[in-house]
Amino acid sequence: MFTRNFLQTHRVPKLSDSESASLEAAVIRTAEFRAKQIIVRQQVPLTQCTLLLEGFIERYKDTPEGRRQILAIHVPGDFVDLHSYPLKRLEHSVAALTPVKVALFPHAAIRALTEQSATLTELLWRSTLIDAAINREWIVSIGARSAAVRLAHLFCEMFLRLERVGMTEGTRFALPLTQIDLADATGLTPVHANRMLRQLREQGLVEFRQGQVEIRDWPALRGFAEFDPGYLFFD
Amino acid sequence: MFTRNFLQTHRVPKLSDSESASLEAAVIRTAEFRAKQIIVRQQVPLTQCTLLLEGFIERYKDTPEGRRQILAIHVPGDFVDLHSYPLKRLEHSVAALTPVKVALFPHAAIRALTEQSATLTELLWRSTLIDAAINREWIVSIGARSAAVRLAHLFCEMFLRLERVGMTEGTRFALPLTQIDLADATGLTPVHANRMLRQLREQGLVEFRQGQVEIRDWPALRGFAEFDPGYLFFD
DNA sequence: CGGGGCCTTGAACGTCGTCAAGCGATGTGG
DNA sequence: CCACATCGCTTGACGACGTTCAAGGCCCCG
Repeated sequence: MFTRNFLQTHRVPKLSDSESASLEAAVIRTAEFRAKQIIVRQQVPLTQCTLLLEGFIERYKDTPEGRRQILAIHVPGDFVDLHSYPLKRLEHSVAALTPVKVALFPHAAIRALTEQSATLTELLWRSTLIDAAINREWIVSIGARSAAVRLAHLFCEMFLRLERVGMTEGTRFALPLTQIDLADATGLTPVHANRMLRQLREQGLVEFRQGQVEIRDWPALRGFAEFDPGYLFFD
Repeated sequence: MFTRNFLQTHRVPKLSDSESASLEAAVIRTAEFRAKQIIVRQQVPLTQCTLLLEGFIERYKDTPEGRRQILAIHVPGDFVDLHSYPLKRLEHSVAALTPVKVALFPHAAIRALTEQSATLTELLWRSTLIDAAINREWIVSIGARSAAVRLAHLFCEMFLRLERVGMTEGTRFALPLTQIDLADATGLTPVHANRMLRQLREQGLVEFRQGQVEIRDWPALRGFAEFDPGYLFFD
């Protein structure tokens, strides 16, 4: 049950029934957090990992100058901080964007899984590496694409990821971020993000209003964003 | 022998002698590449991983518009594409910056290691996640820091990473990149990178000339770059 | 009714990009 | 051996993309 969406987004390699059951059994409990609540603070030693069941989570880092950079946006089915298992602590913070429900996996249980099944280990490892591939695509976006294209690219990515877990309705989907959040994710100022959103709307590509995205012209948006979904490893 | 520098940069968790020997035994052969040679092309199915022994390697992605974004710079001891083991292919390319010598690990041998030792698995997994943490720090740099600070931050990072493998001499070290490469790594134009390098030099912080870095004032540089090495997980 | 988020827009500014030219070092072929 | 091309570095002038500052609107909530 808990891992259904996780398996949905990370189907390779195939798991046997007993492996799925082992994964499921590694959950000790579920937990809930309120919107904006901090779930993991950077540099604090950790002993468990968090699988997102419902709601949206962000990972971010604050700079000494007071700027904030969002590093990742997580949707249900994502293993938000599985990398804390090998790393033991995180160098960034994790917070709820909406009210969320999560499943918790103790590091010791994950360790037991890795001793039991190399296939399961590979699945978990792979999951952390897909997150890393998304991180790298964000480097490309922020480093090499214009403001409007960055935003368009983010909408493309979130559309496909949410579609994968059944959280889209046609070309509409919820993306519960403020324009400030979008700016923090794309390395822009809120003012400029606002102007670029208007431009995307006026070009008939995509509309973002109140945490809702409506894609107006998917082929055109994909083209405008130079979006190639290979980095999501949906295969 | 092959893995000495790797173990140097990734000391946690501790390995037994037999585990170290297993890791060493997983190498099938070494290989050499010329400067600028492409080692791995994006999206091509892979069956082995590359540990860098000598020289420098870059990972990068080209955009349809012809811009190039460097995603990572690797130094001896780095497992350059270990993530190809769980992912089976890469979404970016890998190329030699200098003449390089590498050790090759077949995926099958890594698989055997993971079936044999959970500790070794955790070490390898951890290594890929430290790369991801560096990716995230680059997101912060490109998204939230000014041009001069970005460059300063990169010099700080490379200084500590090279110091770790004994490739610094006092405050000097080789960083065999062109100004164009620096620009591609930091999301700047070569012209602007050049101006910012001059500024850093004139401020007495750091000098970069012909692939050589000399840090003039480490405390000041660290402060200017708002550099916090926690993300390198040297512990 | 007042306050605080969030969104929106305008105006002015500045960081950074673009275009262009010149320089030195290196390498190659006539 | 020298002409010539290539590559990387440097600098100037100009322009644009994105930021900053500021103000006003809307909505929700206390």
